[in-house]
Amino acid sequence: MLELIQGDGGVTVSSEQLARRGHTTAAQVRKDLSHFGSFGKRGLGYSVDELKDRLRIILGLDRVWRVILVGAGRIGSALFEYPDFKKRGYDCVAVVDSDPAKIGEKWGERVIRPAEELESLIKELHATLVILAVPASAAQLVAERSVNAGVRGILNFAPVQIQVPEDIPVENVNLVMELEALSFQITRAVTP
Amino acid sequence: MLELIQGDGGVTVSSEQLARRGHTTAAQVRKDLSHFGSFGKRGLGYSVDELKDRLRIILGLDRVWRVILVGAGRIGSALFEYPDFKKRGYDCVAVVDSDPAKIGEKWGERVIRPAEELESLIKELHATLVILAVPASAAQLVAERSVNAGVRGILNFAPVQIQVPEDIPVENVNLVMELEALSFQITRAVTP
DNA sequence: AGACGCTTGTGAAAAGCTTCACAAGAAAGT
DNA sequence: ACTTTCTTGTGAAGCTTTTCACAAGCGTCT
Repeated sequence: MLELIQGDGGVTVSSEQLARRGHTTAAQVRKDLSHFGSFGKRGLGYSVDELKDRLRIILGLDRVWRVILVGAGRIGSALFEYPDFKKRGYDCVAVVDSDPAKIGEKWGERVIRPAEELESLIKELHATLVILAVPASAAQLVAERSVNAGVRGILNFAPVQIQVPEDIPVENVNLVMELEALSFQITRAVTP
Repeated sequence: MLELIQGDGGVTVSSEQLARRGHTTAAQVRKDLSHFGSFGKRGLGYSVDELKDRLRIILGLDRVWRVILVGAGRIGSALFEYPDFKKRGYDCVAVVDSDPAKIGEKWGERVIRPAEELESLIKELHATLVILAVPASAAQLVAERSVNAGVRGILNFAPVQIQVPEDIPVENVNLVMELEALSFQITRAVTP
């Protein structure tokens, strides 16, 4: 399981230290990293700088991803304001919404565009990812339209399981499901 | 892998049908469910009503979870407005924030309380879960204070890995990490 | 140079998870 | 009652992931 390493004081870091931060084991860290080539130094550990560079490449962070945000409601605005969105290599190239009252509204330097333009925006702006911050009822349709227009991945905040071709990765973020996972763990913990 | 079943037309449902919805296999569904006792009927499938009841119990949804929302910023407000929050058994019993300008503001029928009251609110209102919608820099401290005051689980929206005792489950929701997972998958897909 | 303390990379073993396959049970039709 | 049609529950087989264990490499100290 890959875990992200934040900048650390030392110049090198051992699998042991990484494991503690990442809530996993040293062997696990070594095995994970070894899949991408062996760039650790025996007796020393991994160079923090090199590790950062490698991870950036492994995770595909050596490029800027062009993202379109669909849905300018509360979740949409929370995401848009997210501090290190841009810093981490994600460029929100457009915001669309289906509510006529919202269209034309300015968010920073972006103007909210009508939902009908989704396909053309994806193509013109070469967007690779879409973030679905729309109601559950609209999610499937928006997902299909996005994929047909050439999007490569979807981050889905709508509380439904969307169906897309197998080669399009979808990450789901669902508040209620996360809470259910918690309540499940707490409930199980009582009688293990 | 447990998947949630939404209300369906029929009175019974087969593992096959569940599998299609849940993006898994029939054998998988049967094995999962069999861990919690065998309540399917051979030749018929599972009674939808019984399945719902069982899942409610398995997931700990047969009780109402008392939740305190820490952080009344954009993410906090997006969560607070989340439609089926209450319906699904989560009762937001308090909202706290450290910004003096926000304290006293009304959100629905809740009044935003000062962050100093966190511990007393947890105890008085018997909160079991906290949602951390605070900046990364504040997350660890709030988590520790919450756990010390008796919270049993944490939903963490701050982009840091928080450290708490092993018996306290933490679910992390981190926009950037989800996006990184997507970019990783897309990048890998090119050269598998 | 040699000994020592660390730490990686990686086979091999262990554990966990998924799929297969099929006996056994339940309804419905004959 | 018997046959047919479904579908569960579960051992066994197959596959994946995690952990163990240790040779080999690197730096330091004497």
